[in-house]
Amino acid sequence: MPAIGDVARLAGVSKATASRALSGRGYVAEDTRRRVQAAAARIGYIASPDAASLVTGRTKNVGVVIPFVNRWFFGEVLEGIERALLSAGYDLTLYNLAQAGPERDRVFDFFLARKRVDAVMAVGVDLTEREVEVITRRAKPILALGGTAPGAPRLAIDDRAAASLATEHLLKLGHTRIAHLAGAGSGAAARSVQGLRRSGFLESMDAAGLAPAGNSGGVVEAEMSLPGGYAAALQLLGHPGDRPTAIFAASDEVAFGAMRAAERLGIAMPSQLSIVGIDGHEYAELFGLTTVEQYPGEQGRIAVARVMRLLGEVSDDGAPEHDDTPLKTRLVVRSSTTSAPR
Amino acid sequence: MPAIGDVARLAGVSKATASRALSGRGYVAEDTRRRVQAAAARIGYIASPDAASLVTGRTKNVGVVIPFVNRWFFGEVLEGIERALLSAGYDLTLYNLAQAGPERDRVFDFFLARKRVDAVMAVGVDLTEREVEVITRRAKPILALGGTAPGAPRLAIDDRAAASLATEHLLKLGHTRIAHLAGAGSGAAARSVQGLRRSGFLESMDAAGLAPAGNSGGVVEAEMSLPGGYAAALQLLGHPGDRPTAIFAASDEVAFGAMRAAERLGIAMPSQLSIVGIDGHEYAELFGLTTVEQYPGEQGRIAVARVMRLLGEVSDDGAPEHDDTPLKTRLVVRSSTTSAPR
DNA sequence: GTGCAATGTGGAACCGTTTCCCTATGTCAT
DNA sequence: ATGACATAGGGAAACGGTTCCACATTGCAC
Repeated sequence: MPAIGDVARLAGVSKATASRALSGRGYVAEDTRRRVQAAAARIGYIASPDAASLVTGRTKNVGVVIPFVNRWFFGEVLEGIERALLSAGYDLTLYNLAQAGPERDRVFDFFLARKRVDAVMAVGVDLTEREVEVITRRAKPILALGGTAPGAPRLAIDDRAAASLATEHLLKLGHTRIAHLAGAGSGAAARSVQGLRRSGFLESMDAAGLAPAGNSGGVVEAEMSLPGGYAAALQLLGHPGDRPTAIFAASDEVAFGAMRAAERLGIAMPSQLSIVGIDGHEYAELFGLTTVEQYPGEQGRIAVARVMRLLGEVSDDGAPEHDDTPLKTRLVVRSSTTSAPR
Repeated sequence: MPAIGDVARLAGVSKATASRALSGRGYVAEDTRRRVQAAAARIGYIASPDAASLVTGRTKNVGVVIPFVNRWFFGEVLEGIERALLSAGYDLTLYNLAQAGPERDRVFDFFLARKRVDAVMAVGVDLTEREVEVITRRAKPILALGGTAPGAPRLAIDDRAAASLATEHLLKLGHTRIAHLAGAGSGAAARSVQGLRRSGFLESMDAAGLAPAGNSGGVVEAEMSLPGGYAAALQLLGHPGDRPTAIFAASDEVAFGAMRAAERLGIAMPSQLSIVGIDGHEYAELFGLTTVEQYPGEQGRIAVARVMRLLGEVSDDGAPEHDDTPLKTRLVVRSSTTSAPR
């Protein structure tokens, strides 16, 4: 494998000059630069990033911690991040970690804290204070996209507002018997995404002077997946007596599961049951699902841009350092919701 | 940041001994080893992988090239690979690359060929000879999981056999008017996954003395996704006249799309239309889809084990160097298929 | 007692870059 | 003429590990 010394010799310059010529830093005569570049190309020289990292301390690599890759939202975010990172010349090291615990501690202590990454992005993860601290103590930026992150910059939609938007859509249609399929799991904590969506729902109901309706008190916890929504909806809709006329599902995948359950139970949609979700899932249009769209791919790109700023990769002339504007959402009405039956 | 020299000084030994004590290579008195480890722990020493890579030439990192992360199969594989790699102490660098082209060339030349990864895994990618050569020339293992890879070790199910299995299931049920929703895209080449499934179908039909049935010659190309299957199925089932009684879909997601299309067209399932897919998708059970299961998560783990062998990480005592046994598949019959209507 | 292998440790070279510091030249304002 | 400054390039010292080689000690077979 040719090293920079070989290039230098071939071009008749010193290693120092060769390095400057190839990296574009410092003064090099245009003529010399061309000679060096030609030499490098001729012998197929490829710089060793390890050697460079060793001295510069920067790796051109960011670590992404994500609990799932196979849920639509997370997959989209990941794709968005990957693309943006790649075009910024960065590599992406993936850590697929679900629950906090010894496994995650190991990753933070032995992988992320090592000098392999310049920054950490946590997607939909509820970070502990210790985790944030492990990274920041190493003077590395850490950015959360969704989830929670005590003491770290965070990018997210306004989950509470999104839930209210969905709920108020149902209220405007005249529904009074509305249930919520809430996200279960570690994220059941109040400040988590699932918790915020739940409180948005409850607030809007409260403001309308209504209580959640249906079996199990009108709020049933569902794993944030299609089968999770299916199971929860079966439970919610099981008793024909006090059946709600509308459901606000914590995610589109949960909503799809609920639609499937309604179909199985022979409940006509949307005439007997309206359903609204959150996400803007790829399949929402095909299944006619009314939803509060968010744009995970774009969120990934925005998050990367923010990290690049934190890394000083872009001149942040005048860009507000602390931009806490929530990410974009939009209600899209389709055929899964209609006026309340009378 | 403490370096190994600091540890050595604190433990009263040389850098050489400290290195040996921490890595476990070479002779170190048990007593000394403990002293060094205690010193390292005390000052929170973390070894720099870059420095180590520089001299050893190994990075403990493998690159994974994958065209999608948001299709079920690929997401599962990725999760399986990630888990296995992590527990082998390796990092995973993700390259989400769809079509061959300049973008992919750039990644192979400027990222993968660089010394950042010890090996490359290509999942469901049709690699060019040049791409394989770029990696192998650097004396790095490259392993394909699915897709095609001229001159590289490859792990895959027997796609042709899986397609035959699905088709023969329909034939045994007495269907004679059978159509195929074939995978479209770059993978339409004969040796690709989609191509192999198509020929498996055609062979079985041929062996039964039947021709594909339905609109558009009984074989319609579909993008390998739910909306893709939906669109293709609408086209296939559009003309009530020569409608097939059964469909073999190239993947479960395509099958789901077809089911949705049938529903939209008011075609009763399975009485008027049977559908079988390939994959063993997470949702198959819920939707009652008959399918030829494969096990992508496990495939990922197997692929990692293979790569570890190629990297000499495990003693491959007696293990067959060239194991070309296809990966496991299994037909699972559910409610989406039934006897042909008469 | 000698020879040899196994064990234990340190010094120093090395991996492949970047960057600091120093020197040299040309240009331009004073 | 004299600085000041921008441009250009070289030598050498990092960066933080691993490993080669040399040397010392010990145990054991002969």
